[in-house]
Amino acid sequence: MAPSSFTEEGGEPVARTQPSGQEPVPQRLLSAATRLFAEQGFETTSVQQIVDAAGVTKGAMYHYFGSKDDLLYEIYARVLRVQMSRMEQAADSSESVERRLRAVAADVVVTTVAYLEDTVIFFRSMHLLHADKQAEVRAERRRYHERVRQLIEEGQRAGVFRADRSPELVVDFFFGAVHHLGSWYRRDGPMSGEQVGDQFADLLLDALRA
Amino acid sequence: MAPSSFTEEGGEPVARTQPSGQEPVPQRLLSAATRLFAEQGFETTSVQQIVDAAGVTKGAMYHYFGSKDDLLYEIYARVLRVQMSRMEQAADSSESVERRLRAVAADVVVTTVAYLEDTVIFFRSMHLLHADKQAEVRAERRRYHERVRQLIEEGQRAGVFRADRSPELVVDFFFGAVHHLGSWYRRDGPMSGEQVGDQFADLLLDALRA
Amino acid sequence: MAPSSFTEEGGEPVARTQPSGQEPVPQRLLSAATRLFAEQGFETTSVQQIVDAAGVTKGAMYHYFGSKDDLLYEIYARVLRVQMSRMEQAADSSESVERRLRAVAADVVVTTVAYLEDTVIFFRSMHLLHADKQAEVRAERRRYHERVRQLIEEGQRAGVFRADRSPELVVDFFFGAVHHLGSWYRRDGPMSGEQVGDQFADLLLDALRA
Amino acid sequence: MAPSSFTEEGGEPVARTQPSGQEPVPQRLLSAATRLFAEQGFETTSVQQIVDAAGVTKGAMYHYFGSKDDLLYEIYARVLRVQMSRMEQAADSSESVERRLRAVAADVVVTTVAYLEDTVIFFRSMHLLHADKQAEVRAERRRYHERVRQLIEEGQRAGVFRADRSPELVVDFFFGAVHHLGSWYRRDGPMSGEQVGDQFADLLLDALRA
DNA sequence: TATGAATGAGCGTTCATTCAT
DNA sequence: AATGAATGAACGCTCATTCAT
Repeated sequence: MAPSSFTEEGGEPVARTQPSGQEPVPQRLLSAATRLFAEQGFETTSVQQIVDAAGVTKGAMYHYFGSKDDLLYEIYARVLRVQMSRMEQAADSSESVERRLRAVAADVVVTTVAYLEDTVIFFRSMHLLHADKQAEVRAERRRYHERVRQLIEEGQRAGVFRADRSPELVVDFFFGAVHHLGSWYRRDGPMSGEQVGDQFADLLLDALRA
Repeated sequence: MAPSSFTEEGGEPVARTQPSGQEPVPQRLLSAATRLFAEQGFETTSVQQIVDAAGVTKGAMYHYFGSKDDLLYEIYARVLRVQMSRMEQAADSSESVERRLRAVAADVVVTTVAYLEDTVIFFRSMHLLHADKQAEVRAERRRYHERVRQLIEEGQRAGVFRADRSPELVVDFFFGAVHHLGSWYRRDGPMSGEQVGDQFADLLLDALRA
Repeated sequence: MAPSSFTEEGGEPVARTQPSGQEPVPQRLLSAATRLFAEQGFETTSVQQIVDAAGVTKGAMYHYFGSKDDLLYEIYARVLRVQMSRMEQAADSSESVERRLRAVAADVVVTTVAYLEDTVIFFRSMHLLHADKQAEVRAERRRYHERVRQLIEEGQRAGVFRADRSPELVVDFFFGAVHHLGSWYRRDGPMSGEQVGDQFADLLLDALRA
Repeated sequence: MAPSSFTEEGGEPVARTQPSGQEPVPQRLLSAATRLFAEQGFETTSVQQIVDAAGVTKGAMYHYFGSKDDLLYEIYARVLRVQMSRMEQAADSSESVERRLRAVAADVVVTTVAYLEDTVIFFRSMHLLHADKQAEVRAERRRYHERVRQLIEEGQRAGVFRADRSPELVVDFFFGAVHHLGSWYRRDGPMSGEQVGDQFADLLLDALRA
């Protein structure tokens, strides 16, 4: 019922009824929700707070989103789409497997930092999603992990990575570290996302190198 | 109003008013809360559900705990105390710094797996605690990280670990991975907590070795 | 604002803007509303459901009908007009009073069965109409009862019907039974509307016969 | 979850926390709901109106009743219990079958008039009950009709009633008339419930007599 | 120690209706 | 003649907490 995507990741911006300079209502709602969910948590944020922050009424929100849950789902779906497409580009490039894994590892840190609020919300609140949407999100995450695991296996077969590491476990180890960035990384701290990405990639590669 | 600890981590079992064979009410409440919070989330679990699961009434719960929040805090405090004390024992032993860090790394995985529900609750719900209790919990976590960081610095000074790694970052990296165990580790899966601890320790040490 | 009648009970079909084969919008709305109100009840049916079922939009509905209430009123008015005109024809014929009452009684059962959904809606939901429209509908019903009562009185004066029956009460008794058809009669059951009409007329006449 | 009966149809009144003279909360809620549902309809009456009329808060209502639906169900169940037990007493007495049917017919009119509000609510709003509760209520009604039909069949076998009447249809006919009392009978009108019962019983018996 | 009736504020959601286009 | 985004008020319901007993 609710459109599956409101974020215009490409495609021409379409003129709506809003004067230019004003973002369309669905995007405003999504931004407000993202900020509030990250600050206060999903359950502690009321729909009233969201619509107030977005400058619309509840009715308008329910015109675009089927439920408060939908807002949460859309936040997940948005960051998932971005990370998936960037990862696939890096993983499928013509570089050496070592460089490709490094690129993937560094990039996922960069995008996680870029979408830090979304990530925080993600891991705190996914369990609050309705079961079916939760399953969709998990499936997409699994595809992501799978692709990275294949990269490690490829490196092991090529003799570039140690063969005595469980690729599955390494993936869980590394993404665990990445997914927890939200609990310590600060944008106003000493390191940029790129710098952290570099270091995390080093740590991963050192642990894998034959 | 509510006592700060009900868990008897050692010390002789004391006879209470309860007939032997029945756990005392506060522990029953804490167990029920832990299970339900892990299964359904903190906000989604009602006080009524908790007292039903513990076989008592609301009045009894409010006799022992000041609020629903207190239950959450007590769950955190309990696992924090256990992990802190075990870590200090390993970190202060007379082994080589490399062996001490390895032991700490492996052990935190083992206890995290042993208290997996608590860990899941911790990272999902800490933001829902009242600010002051949240600060207490964070401070304790920080002390924990601090001690591990010192271990790494000690190894770097001794030339056992590479000096070009940021100890802070490595700690965040490693504990990120550990804290995320709850999102993939299954007790009925193929690996024991000890096995995962071993592998995680390997990965950490490989990334640190000079 | 909304015309008082859209049903063309006789008169030549007039070409509208709709392509032939497609019923005009107001009729489509009325049919959809009748079906949905009977299935789910008036308050439980949303305007959105009605316009979806009719294949139009809300704007179109509010163009033809002033309110959701109007739809309900129009449904009543339609069946009232039909029953009134058929009853008057039978009541004013040149037959004996006994045959005329019998014809009226049997016919009201037949039309009630033919418009069973409308009857169901009528008795469930009339109290939800605005007071003034409700008064109009009640007044029309009263005129109907009145005419039938006159028939009974005519029979009593003629000595065909027992004089010790209250005509008013007999009318209420009989129409009570008729109006309740909706709660047990099934179109796919063993009896046709005509058969039920016959039997009901028998029961009425037996109770009246001198 | 909600107790199945709050009405004390017999049994000693139990002292509660309420000072004598004040009805207990569940009864007050049921009375208020009955009055308001009959006046305004079920869907048009808000829970807030009910609790205001009963002088309690929403929380109190939901302490005793699982839902607004439950209130409706309890109203039905109450009148159903009364009518069923009175009918069985009359139907199982040692009188002649004719007198027994007459007693049943007259009595159901009397109780319907005594519980006129409940009856009005019943036939207007039953379709709004949840499916399973609706089924329970229908089943009970069916048992009631069944018993009365047996009485008619008994009379037919005994040769007291005409054998060419369908007992099923006669039951539907008569109870239709009874169930519609709510749409015309007025307590402040010229006839008592007993008088109407007498006349209705006459009409039924006349139509059945061999 | 413990009960459980009662509170009261707040929640997510619905929906008939309006109106600029 | 028709669209559909947006409103705004109300709704049924939940729940942590209190308190007389």
